[in-house]
Amino acid sequence: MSVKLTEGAVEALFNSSQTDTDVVLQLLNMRRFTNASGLPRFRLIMSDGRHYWSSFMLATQLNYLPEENILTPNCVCMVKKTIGNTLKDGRYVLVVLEMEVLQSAEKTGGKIGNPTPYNAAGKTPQKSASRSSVPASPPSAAEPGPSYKNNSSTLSPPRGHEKGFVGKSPMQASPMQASPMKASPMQASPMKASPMKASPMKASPMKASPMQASPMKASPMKATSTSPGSLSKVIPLADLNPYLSKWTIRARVSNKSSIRTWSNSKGEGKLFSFEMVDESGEIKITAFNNEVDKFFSLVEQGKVYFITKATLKVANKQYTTLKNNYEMTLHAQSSIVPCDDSQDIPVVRCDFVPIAELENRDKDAIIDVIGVCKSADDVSRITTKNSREVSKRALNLIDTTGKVVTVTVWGEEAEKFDGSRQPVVAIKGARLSDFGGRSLSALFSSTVMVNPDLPEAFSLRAWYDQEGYAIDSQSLTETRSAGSGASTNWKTLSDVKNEQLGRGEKADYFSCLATVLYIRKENCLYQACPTADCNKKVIDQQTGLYRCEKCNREFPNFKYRLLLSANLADFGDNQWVTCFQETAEVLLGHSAETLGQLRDTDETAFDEVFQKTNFTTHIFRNRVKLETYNDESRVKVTVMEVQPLDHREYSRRLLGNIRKLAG
DNA sequence: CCCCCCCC
Repeated sequence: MSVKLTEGAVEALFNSSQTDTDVVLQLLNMRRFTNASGLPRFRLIMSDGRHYWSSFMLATQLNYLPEENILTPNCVCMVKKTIGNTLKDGRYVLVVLEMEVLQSAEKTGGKIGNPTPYNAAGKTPQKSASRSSVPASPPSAAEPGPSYKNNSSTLSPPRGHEKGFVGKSPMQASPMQASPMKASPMQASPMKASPMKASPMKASPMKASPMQASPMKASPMKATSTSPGSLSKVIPLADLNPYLSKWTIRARVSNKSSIRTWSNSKGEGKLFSFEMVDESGEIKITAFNNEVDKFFSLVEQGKVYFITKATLKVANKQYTTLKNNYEMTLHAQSSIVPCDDSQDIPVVRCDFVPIAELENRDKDAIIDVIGVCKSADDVSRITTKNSREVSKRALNLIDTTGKVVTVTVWGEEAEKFDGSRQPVVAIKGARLSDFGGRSLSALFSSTVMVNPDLPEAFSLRAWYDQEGYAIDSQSLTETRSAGSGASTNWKTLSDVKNEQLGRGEKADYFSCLATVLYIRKENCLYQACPTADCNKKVIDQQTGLYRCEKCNREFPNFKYRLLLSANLADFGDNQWVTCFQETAEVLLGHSAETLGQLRDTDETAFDEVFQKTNFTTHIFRNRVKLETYNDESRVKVTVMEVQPLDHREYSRRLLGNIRKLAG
């Protein structure tokens, strides 16, 4: 007999935290059972010649060994890798992750030695000294069936034994462990859906060393690592597909949305989504309704989780910005378990496009960009076409190509941004626009990172501080008119006609000083769908209900909306313009709701509002565009903003523009 | 099952 069992290996395995074992054991017996998910599992009784122990479980990826009769009782095996795991009911098992049959059962001929049962009771398996602990109820799908209950008395684990995922941490071997979690997005502002990932990056070029710890540099994930409890194989995100029957992923949340509601003809509900990243790739995961309640607070930006049992479907490339053909939807059986041992999982996956290269990319492309924020506009509030108010701020980013691009960030990111110290800004998933030539805009799904802990950021910092700050850069984004992009395109009403504004491919914008001559009262108010963001006119069913065709629903209420037609005049000309809700409310000085009530209850007071508005003078910022209906074209002017004629403010604006012109 | 992604 050429093989020799590793005597004492059973006890050693039980007490060691090593996962790479390379011990020679004999399989005494084996039992097949079916777990809760209906998948076959094999439980093994293994002997080292001195002791045998019956709580070895074969990892599913090795099921072919018994299924193809390679692994049969009495054969001798090299057990190369194991992992300790505590089942839901408290029993401790060793999962065999890698093994090789050294000698067949026939050749071995029978049981080797006279092994006695190994009594694990009262002993503490050292495998629990793991860096990844998981909660008491891991996503177990693979606890053994009742057929093993008879064994459990000898296997009852010691009290206080923590469930452990004993994995090799590749970072452990790395000398460049410079606390990568310092720059973790989640520590910057955990409350935000798409946080500014600030890290304390000082402007020292010395930090630009390529040896700087980067989570991206972590060595590849061990494909054989096993998730807690479920014992299903950890699959790299890039390898996930809908045809895998069972899988676990282990990945970091790189972006998390807030909770959003929807209401349309198919129904209504709420959802949130998040993006996860591992060494291999990334994926988007969405939770609806019940799963929102269940998982929203558990899933934290920057943290690592095991996830099992979710639906994989083909990603709609129209909407996704991630590099994965699939996306995931959580369902009632899905489980998400935090993983504490997470240093080997990257923080974010970026494929930065050099700024100069943006000139050659298509409009609407979703790209990742990184640059030093050379300058930034002040934050400002704008009202969208959909009558939402939002903050915005334009940042001018430069990289080593010497080109500058303007990128607009929104909402809280715009408000909180501090560009005073020329931070490095990286944006994952920005949309390329052709506005002003080439410019970028952050999306809801974008990740904006300020001074991220990425090697690209460190080298950019060094480049900018040493030479970049002084170079004669060129911007891909034309700033309108001479001077700054914020300057106002002042026109008189006759200029608008003489210069044929709005007749180009895109709309033109201009500001004018004008006086209201007349406002049409008729049809200035309509009854609109009460759903937020749906401003569709409702049909009065005369039953006390109002029907919205867009939402395909009836409501007991409606909201009033304004749509004003006004005639404006300046010293040389006049012009009919349209004011929607917000601009109309500013112009009339009352809310649509108030005006609606007034019209229904006090017509004289209603008329008075309009009388008072006539002959008032304001600064109007307008959009002008040629529109064609049934072969008939006319220039349509829409008021975007009504500013009161405050001479102080007016002077201040002019002065500001002059100063900017002067540099 | 969402898919809004804004402004000039």
